[in-house]
Amino acid sequence: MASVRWLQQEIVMEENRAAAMEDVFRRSGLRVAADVDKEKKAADPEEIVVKIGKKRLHNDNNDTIPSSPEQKHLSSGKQELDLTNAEGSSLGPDSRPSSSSQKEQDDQLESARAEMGEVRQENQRLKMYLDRIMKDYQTLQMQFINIVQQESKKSTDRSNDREKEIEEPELVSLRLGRFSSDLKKDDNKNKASSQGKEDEHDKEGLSLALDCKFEASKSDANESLPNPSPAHSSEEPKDEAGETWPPSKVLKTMRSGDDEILQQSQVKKARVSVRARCDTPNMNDGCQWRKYGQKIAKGNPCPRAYYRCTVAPSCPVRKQVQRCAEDMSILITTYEGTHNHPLPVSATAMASTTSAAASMLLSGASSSSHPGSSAPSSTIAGPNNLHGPNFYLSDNSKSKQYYLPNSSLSTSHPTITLDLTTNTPSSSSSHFSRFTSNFPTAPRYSSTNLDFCSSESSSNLSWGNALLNYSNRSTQPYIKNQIGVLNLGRQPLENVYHSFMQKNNPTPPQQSLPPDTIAAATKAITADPSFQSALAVALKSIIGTGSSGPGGANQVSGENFGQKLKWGEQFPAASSHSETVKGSGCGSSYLNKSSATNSQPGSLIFLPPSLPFSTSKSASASPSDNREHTN
DNA sequence: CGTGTTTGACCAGCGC
DNA sequence: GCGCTGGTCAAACACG
Repeated sequence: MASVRWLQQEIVMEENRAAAMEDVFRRSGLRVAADVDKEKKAADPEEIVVKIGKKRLHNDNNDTIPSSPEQKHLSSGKQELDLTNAEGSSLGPDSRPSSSSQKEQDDQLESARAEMGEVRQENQRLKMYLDRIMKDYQTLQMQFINIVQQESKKSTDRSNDREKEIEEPELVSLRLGRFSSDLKKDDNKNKASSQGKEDEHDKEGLSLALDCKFEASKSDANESLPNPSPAHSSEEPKDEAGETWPPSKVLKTMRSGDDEILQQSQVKKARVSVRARCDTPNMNDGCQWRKYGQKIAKGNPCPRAYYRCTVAPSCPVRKQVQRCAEDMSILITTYEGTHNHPLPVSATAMASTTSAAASMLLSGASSSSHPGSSAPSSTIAGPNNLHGPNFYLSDNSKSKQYYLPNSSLSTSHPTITLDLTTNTPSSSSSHFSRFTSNFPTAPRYSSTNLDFCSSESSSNLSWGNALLNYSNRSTQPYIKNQIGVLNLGRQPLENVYHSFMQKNNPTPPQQSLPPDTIAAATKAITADPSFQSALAVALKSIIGTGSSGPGGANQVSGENFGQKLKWGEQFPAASSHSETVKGSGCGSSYLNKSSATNSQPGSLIFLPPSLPFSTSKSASASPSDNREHTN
């Protein structure tokens, strides 16, 4: 989270400032309180020695620096004045020179006293400044701790509430890109223990990363976000171990047998697939990609291109780009991995959005860990008109209408699909038929179709609601993993549910959702006191990750977030010069799909190029450029 | 010449 | 074990 990250930076800055101050004190010969404490000079910790003269005659302390002729060693306790000159006569504290120039010495004494007073005042001033810095540091530290604790508490509360309601042994968390390495995908044995670990990790900070880091390092809370990057979010460059998609070879060469690694590899395989209408060969997501392979996948005549992120040499993020077999105008981009490097502003949009989606997916995966269940798959259908916060938990058993590259993938790749293609007129009914299953075998999961499509509602927080809805599933145990509809829009929930149930008669009994459950879910959603907080967390997770500095494109507040979406509505047909998705730290990034070549102008929401998050990327990808040189 | 793409080969996982 | 498929590698090639 950006706030946490900011606090961390502030703390580091304060530390640096304090260290610098101390260093200044030391160099100037002034002894700071810290030094006094360290050296345990309790006997006379504030001794003051004022040396005026070229030669130091009274060496009371090793800390004094003899080289400086005007060195002042200040203290408030015993005061010694060394007023000797170059002759080098040593004078005791009480000694008085018996020279004839008594008056001159008196003058020197007076001046020395005056200077001593000034230095003392300066010392006091510096001490106060140091104290203030230390207080600021402590305050920031406390704020940081509080924020982290609040985040962890929210997550814990949700999990606890859910556990009270059901006995379903699973973990649910709203972690945004940060997943405990201890989190076992389908292991329901270690619920309690994992819960505790999860809390620990939550305290470490949140990040918007596409998926987990290998090691949940306790010390540094990484940003995300950004990251968004996927994540991009401004995913902070973490350790190389944070590689999220190591090749199978690498995985094998890695310390095999390590349970934790295996678990991590499971989690790391989360993917975010983005379906968007794009006539250009590639979508510009702000990152730099290098193509390393191309394959003809089964079931799709269009070749699948493999790209890896080249922003950082060690970046594990990869993506697959493939045209939809049924609709060539639909470009399916699948992201995997977490950027381990700072992302450009234009890239944080996709990163943060995909990371949020991945977080949703992974949180859902952890929350629905039925024994023997396969990897989850979710679809977020983003309509051309993002007016409707309607979210559908659809049945994955439905036949797929579109080809998805992941449909034949291993179930170890939980995939969430962001469907940003054109919505069919009967949106609510088409959602279910459009859903694509990732469970060729025994899907005990019911995949989630978070559908932004709506023909009537006009919410501006579709994406946020989507995340919220998904997140809220953690508090709605009866809904998650079950077929049903969560409609946060205008459509009555029950109606959608019944409509869906009629369309999904062959639904397995275990996935059926009783109507009373729907009502309870609706009531719980509206009455849940954590609802707002969950919304705030979700929005913050999306918005706050793309920290791009002052005026950054992604450092927006929730209001801005809403306003951005409003802008998107206000410029539904604004023709953008770029051909691909433009970066946005919030969920609007995918709404910001532009296309001068888009044959369906009404299918997407266009944002004016002047939008702060609509960075016009020019580094690559001309519309006719086949290279995936997207920046 | 450096960078990125192309493309065939190779490997691993999975199902039969 | 074999075949299929997804995913990756790396040499060859193209481009600026």
